[in-house]
Amino acid sequence: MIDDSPRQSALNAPEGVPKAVVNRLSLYLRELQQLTRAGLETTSSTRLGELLGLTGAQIRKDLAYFGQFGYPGIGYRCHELIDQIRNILGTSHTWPVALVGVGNLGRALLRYKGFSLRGFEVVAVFDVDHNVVGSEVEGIPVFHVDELADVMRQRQIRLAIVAVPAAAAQKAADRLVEAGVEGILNFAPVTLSLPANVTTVGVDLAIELEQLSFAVVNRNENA
Amino acid sequence: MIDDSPRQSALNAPEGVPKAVVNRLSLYLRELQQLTRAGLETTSSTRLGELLGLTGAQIRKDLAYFGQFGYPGIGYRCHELIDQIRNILGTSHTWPVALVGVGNLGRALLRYKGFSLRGFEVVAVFDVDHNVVGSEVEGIPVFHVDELADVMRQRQIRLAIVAVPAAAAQKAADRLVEAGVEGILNFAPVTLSLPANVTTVGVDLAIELEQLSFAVVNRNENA
DNA sequence: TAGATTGTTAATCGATTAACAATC
DNA sequence: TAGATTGTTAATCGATTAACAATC
Repeated sequence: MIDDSPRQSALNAPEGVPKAVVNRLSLYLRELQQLTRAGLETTSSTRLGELLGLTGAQIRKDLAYFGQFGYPGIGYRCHELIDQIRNILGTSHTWPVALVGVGNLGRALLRYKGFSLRGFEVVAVFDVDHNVVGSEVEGIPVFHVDELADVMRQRQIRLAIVAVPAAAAQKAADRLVEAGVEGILNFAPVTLSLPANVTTVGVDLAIELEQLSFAVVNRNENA
Repeated sequence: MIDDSPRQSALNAPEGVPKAVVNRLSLYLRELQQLTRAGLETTSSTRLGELLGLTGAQIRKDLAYFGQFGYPGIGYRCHELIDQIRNILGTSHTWPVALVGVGNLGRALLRYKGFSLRGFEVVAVFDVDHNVVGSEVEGIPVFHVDELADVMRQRQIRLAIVAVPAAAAQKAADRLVEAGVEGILNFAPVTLSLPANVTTVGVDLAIELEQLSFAVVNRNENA
C-alpha cells in the first residue's frame, strides 16, 4: 500500500524566495505535466534535473523553500507535486485575464489554447479602435478601454496582458492601474513606470534574440 | 570641444560574463534608444538606473565587463554607448533569421516591425502545410521544412525562431540542428533537447503569467 | 576651482553545490 | 536488508552594493 496522505501544504511562500527559484518552479511544473502525459507516476530530482539541464540538488533545494513534497527512496509523485506547485504559484484556480490590444500579437494570444491548462483564461479584450470595440474576437467580447474599470470589477480581473504598440503601452498601463490591476504581462518593448503595488513581467522579443546573438557570437571564445 | 575619439572597442566578450549581465545590457540598449529618440545626447549611470529600477553601480559594473565607455564627470554619450552595446551583443549588422511555423503566433511575429531596428530580419519561413508552402506571408517566402538546409546555407541563416505547436517543436528543432542552426528562439512550451553547440532561448507565455500570479498572491506576505 | 561622474576595489550579500544522515 | 532518494547543512561560488580615488 502506498501512503497517500498529503504532504505539508504550502499556500504561503516564505519571505525572500529568489525570483530564479519561482521561475524554475514553472519549469518543473511544465516538465512534470509532460511526464504525466507520458504515463509516469513518479520521478526523482535527478531525473527531472537531467531533463531540464539542472542538478538534482538544486531542484530539492528549490522545493525546500516551500515544504516537503518528496518521499525518500522513492522520489516525487508527479500528480501530487504538480498540485503542490500549482498551489505555490497560485494557479490552482483559473485566473480571469484582461487583454489590452487586439493587433496581430493580441489576436495570436487569443487564439493560443495553451493558457487554460496552466490556469489562465482571457475573458475580456480592450482596445481603442471603434472598428473592433463591441465585437467579439475568438468569442471574447471587445470593450473600449474606457470600460476597463467597470469590466475588471465586474469580472474580478486582477491580471492583464498589454499587447499594444510601444508608444501606447504606458498609457494602457496607466489605465489598468487606475482600474486596480495587480499584475501586468507587458509585450511592448518599453519599461513601464508603475506603482510599487503593481507587478510587471516584460517579454521583449528583440531582447530574446539579442541574448541569442550574444551567445552565438561568443560561443567559441568562452569554450 | 568635445573629445570625439572612440572608446576602447569590445568585440570579444571576456569569459564568464553572467547571463543576467547580458540581459541587462539589452535593457540598457532599449532605454538608450528611447532616450536618443527623446533628443538626449548624454546620460549617467544613475539616471539610467532610475529609469530601469537599478543602481548606477550595477550598470557601471556591468559595462566594466566589456570596457570603458563613459566619461568621468559627464556620463555616457548615448549614441556611442548604443553602438558599443550593439557591438557587444553582436547586433551591429542585421542577422537574417528563419521562422519555423506560420500559425497565429508565426504570422504575428512576421507582422511585427520592431525586429529590424534591433538587428534582426526574418528572411525565410518554413512550414509543413502544403497550403502555405510556396506562397508568401508578409512578403516573405514560405518553404517546406525539407528545404531548411538548402535555404539556410544559401541565405547564411544562423538563427531561427520556432513557433510551432508543442508536439512538433522537438522535431522542428532537430531539423534546424541538422541544417546547422546555431541559435533557436523557442516559443513552444517544451524543453528542447539540443546539442551543446546550439544555443536556445525559450519564451513560454504561461510561465510568464505564472510568475505574475506568484508575485500577486505573495505580495502582502512579503511586504 | 567646484561639482559631477566614472571605473574599480573591497565588503556584503545571496545562490548553488556537495555531502550525508534520515528515511522509505 | 540493500538500494535509492529525500531534505538539510556547511562549503563554495558568484553577484551586487558601497565607497572612493581618478578624471573631466
